[in-house]
Amino acid sequence: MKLSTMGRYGLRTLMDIAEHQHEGSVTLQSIAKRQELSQKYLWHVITPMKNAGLIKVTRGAGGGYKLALEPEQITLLDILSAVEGKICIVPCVHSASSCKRSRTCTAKTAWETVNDAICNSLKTLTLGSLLNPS
Amino acid sequence: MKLSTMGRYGLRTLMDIAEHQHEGSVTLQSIAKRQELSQKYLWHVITPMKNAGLIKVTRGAGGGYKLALEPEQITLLDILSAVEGKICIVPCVHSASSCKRSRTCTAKTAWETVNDAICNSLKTLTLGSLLNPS
DNA sequence: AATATGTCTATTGACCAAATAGACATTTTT
DNA sequence: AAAAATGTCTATTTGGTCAATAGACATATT
Repeated sequence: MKLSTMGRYGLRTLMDIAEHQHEGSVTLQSIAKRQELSQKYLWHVITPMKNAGLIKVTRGAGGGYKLALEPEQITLLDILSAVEGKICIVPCVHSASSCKRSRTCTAKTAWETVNDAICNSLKTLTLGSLLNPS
Repeated sequence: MKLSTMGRYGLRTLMDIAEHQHEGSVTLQSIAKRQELSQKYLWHVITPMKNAGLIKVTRGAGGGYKLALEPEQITLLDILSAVEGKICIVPCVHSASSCKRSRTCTAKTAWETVNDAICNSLKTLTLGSLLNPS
């Protein structure tokens, strides 16, 4: 049960923006430099978070990124859903057709329970809480 | 964040054994047939669970598998740890050397928090509770 | 008008999970 | 004692998917 690099970089990117946006929009280039990622790849990470409404962007010279919400309002579930798609630890949870056994499979309902449990626990963790561990 | 097939098959296998062990040891062949898996592959799933002490085996003719514990005593964390290894959603959680940033990375401590949260939620789910959803 | 910024689609490459194969070991039954 | 049924183990192949790069384009500020 591994996160993809999208998920890993997604959180890092958001933390980076949160830490630097007080001085104005945060540039793709500056994030890439600090986080040691290529700008190209970083763009793939940022775009879905922008589309999900977690980040807002200002274009053109002097532009860059800022958080669209307060850090306390952004949950880890939001972040991971944005960059990795809906949390779905086994395919049958969100697509019954993925397995012909799904009609009768007792394991399926079990996975649904597990999936919900994980989502709930991701929902309790916010960017804000992760930035300032108590 | 996907489970591997090891994890998926692991739970199914354990549920299958739980449901059939009342009539005696459950044969590898019979599990494979019911679950539509090859015996060969199933063996790879079962072995780590046996090594983890979740399953006990009787060898020879008439032999087979039984649960080594009551279903209520087997947590999903036990199962997944057995077949997929320690729960570790990002490499740096259990191996600092996997990333040169780990000394100073603020995201790392965040991932540790997340990882713990997931483990705790897996710990509350037992084979027994999953077999008899309330 | 120039420059700095973000946007998008397509493609490559490498790795790892998934599955198979085949030879072997052990224990019960007759 | 021998046969049959069961589990045990190591090695190998294959295929899909993630990770990363490339290059051309669009937009807004100065």
